[in-house]
Amino acid sequence: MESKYNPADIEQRWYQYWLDNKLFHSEPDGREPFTVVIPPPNVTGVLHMGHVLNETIQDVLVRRARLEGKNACWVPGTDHASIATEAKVIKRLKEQGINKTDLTREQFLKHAWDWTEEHGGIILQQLRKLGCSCDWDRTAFTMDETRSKAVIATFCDLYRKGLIYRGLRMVNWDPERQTALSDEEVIYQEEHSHLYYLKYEVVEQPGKYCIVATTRPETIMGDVCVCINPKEEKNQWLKGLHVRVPLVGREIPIIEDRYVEIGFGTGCLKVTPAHDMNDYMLGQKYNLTIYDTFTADAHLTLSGLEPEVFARVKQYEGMDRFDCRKQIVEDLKAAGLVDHIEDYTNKVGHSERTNVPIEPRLSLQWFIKMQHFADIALPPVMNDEIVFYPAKYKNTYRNWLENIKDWCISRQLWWGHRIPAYYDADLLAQTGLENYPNDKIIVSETKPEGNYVQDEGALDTWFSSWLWPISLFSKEDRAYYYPTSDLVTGPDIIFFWVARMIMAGYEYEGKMPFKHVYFTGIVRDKLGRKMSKSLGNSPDPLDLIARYGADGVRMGILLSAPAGNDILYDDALCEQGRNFCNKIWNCFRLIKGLEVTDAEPSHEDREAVTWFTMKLAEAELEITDLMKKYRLSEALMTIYKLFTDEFSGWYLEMIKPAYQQPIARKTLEATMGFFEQMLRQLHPFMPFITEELWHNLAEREEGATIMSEDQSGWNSDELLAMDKDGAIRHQMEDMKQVVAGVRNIRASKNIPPKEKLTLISPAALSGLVCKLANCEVTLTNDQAGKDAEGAVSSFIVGTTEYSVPLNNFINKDEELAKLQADLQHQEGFLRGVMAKLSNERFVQNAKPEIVELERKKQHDAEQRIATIKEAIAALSAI
RNA sequence: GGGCGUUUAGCUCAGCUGGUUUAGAGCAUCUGCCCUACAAGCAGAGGGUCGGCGGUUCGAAUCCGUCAACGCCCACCA
Repeated sequence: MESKYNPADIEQRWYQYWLDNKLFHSEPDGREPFTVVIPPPNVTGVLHMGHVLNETIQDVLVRRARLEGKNACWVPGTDHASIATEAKVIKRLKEQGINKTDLTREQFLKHAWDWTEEHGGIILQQLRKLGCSCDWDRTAFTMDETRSKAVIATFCDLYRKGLIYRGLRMVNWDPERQTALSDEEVIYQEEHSHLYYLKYEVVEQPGKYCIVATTRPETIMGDVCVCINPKEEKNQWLKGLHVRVPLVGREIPIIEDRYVEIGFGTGCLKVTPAHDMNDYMLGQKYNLTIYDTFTADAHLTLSGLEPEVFARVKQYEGMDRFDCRKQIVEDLKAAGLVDHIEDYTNKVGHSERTNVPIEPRLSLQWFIKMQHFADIALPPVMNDEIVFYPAKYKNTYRNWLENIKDWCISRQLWWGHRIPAYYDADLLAQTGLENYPNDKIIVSETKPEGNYVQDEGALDTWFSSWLWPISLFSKEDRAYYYPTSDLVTGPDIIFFWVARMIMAGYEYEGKMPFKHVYFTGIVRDKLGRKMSKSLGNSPDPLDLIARYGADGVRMGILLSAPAGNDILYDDALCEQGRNFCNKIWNCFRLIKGLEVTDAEPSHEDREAVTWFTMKLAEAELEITDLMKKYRLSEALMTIYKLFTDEFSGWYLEMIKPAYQQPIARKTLEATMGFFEQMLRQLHPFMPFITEELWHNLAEREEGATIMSEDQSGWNSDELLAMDKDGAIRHQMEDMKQVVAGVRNIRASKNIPPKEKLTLISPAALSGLVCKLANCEVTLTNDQAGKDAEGAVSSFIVGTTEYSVPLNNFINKDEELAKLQADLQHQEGFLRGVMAKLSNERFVQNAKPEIVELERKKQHDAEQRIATIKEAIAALSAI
């Protein structure tokens, strides 16, 4: 066996073995289920570090559940990602010289499906490289037949319940993709722009102007009034007057509404109901005319304006909104209608997908009434029926639900589930879509008989995702697997997805969709920057796996990933993971390479085995507790420390026979038992190396796996009870400190490890001390001990002094200085203790056991001080 | 503008309802070692007045107040 662990072929081999033996496949049975549904990655996506974090966590939870004897089922799948995928397809078509507008819906969908089939499997294949133990037989797609049926049925059902309606509303419009978006898909970004102060001439008082501040001068063609706050002193003179829109020439009234904030800008707000959410509300309130001056792709369209107005502004017809802004500002300046321009920073909504500025746009869309869903989804999270980790996201969740707005679910896209609403073709021809009577719309799973046309729109992707935990299972399976156990996802989709799954879960199953939600952090680079393609700071996970092994990468990403905290990724973490694999590998080599004898184990062996039994039991309890709290990185750290420090550093050195000597069979068996037990603890985190070594440790049956192994046989509580008062553990910890003391002296005096030292101790010590510290023990009362008095270097463990005679190695001054420093420290400590104990109020008020403890501290410190003083005296005497 | 969170060793973080030998871990650093499991390693060491100030208490990293810095979420000031 090589001294370096080489993961590549091992990973490949075991993954195939797991697949061949159907070890990830789950069917309902008598065991307790443990269900996880994957947050479906975009079907055309490729694996990035965020996935690595997310999927690793899920795999750890799933594999651990499997080891605990649960029936674990992790359902994988992909999301059709309506808008994102459509954008990609359009881009590719463009590269081939094809415009989307040249294609029919069917032709376009054909291209989209081709693309999906081409790229759809890639990310799922990549998950296998990471070791993800998904039930691949259950792989789903949000647009496959089963899921589509569920989506359409849900739409119809909600429509029948009156929870879905069609309406003409102001929506967030993405002019690039030319579709409506939900509020959640709008990202507000700070933008440095300008506040333009425009001069609106007062009709009744020619030559006098009302100054209006706006960030969007290109919308003035749609101005229908100027609004002031009735309470604003300085604008009182405008009441009841009219102003002329600059360049446009339209005469519009001054209206009054408290909505206008006193003190902002000039207190005069131009109102353009077609192009601003708030203006639209004012428009509704005062029944204002709506002049829609933008096309779907945000170019100016002015032919609908009054003929005389159109005549004045027709040169802007067809211009892009931002070009128009520049031009109109120039023209206004030239006409002397700009009072002044200020620099201004404001927040502009951008489309999450295309990143272009959103255009508020009046359009006919489908909505879900959300109040009902907020009502059913809030309580279970607030009262911890569904537990969030970390809990702080409960606040975020509540805040959103308490201010819920209706969800715009229609998209003007082709790639997605087509809205199952049908219009009578003849009637539609008469009325047009906008005026088509709502009560004549047929919403149905199937196309109605007759001459009907289907709604052109598709549904928001999240309208399918919110059914994910339900739609993945057949009705029978749902009885077993639902509710799922844990959901692992990023907090960025708490509204998009988590909240809505909870809504759908209660609406359709009457139960929570999952019991626990683990919110991961965002993976950043070590400088704290988000990983992004443009920065080039995002490593390719497959490349990392090639370099560090999947287990190494998994450990790397987990190590610094407490729930909810951002993780600052650094290759060094994967390196630590790889190194740990190597450590495990070499431990195995040592154990496997030992010669065996049937002789009985030595006393020291027994001590070591007993001690490590305790250590292991203790660690297992701790890991169980940490896992219950979803503190994965700490659980991993616990087993890591147990393995490297306690097992490799101490235990193996304790039981390791002298060179070319055999080991007692019983000791070896115990050791192999420990090793196997630790492999199992480690397996959820590092599945490959643990499976490999588990198979090498003993003969295993065909098809067997570390996962199928029965966990019983170890009862940590029982083991810990063997050492209830902790005597064994304390004794060994003291022993370790004695060894460390000797090693310390050795290191500081530069005494080579091979040189055997003498250790003077007041009491007999375990043979392990001699073995580990390479020394022989002499009792203080022995002649040798007395002879050496003074010329020693000493140290204290607990209250006991140990010393090592150094003869010619001794540097008196150095030793004295060391002792003096120690003395000072102890005296300082004692002072602190005494300060407490001499404080009457402390003695009176503190709990008795605390006072008792302080007394013990005092006693111990005094004893140590006495010991040190003796040593100083003895040393000074020579 | 509201809300939430964070601030502990060079870095990333533990430290639960205040008291457990005058604050812990991993990584990094420094020193010495290739001692036949492992240099992707071993042994040892150094490193923090727990963001500032004030308060409660016999006792504060831990509770309260306040200030500061950073981060996140939400919100219709043109």
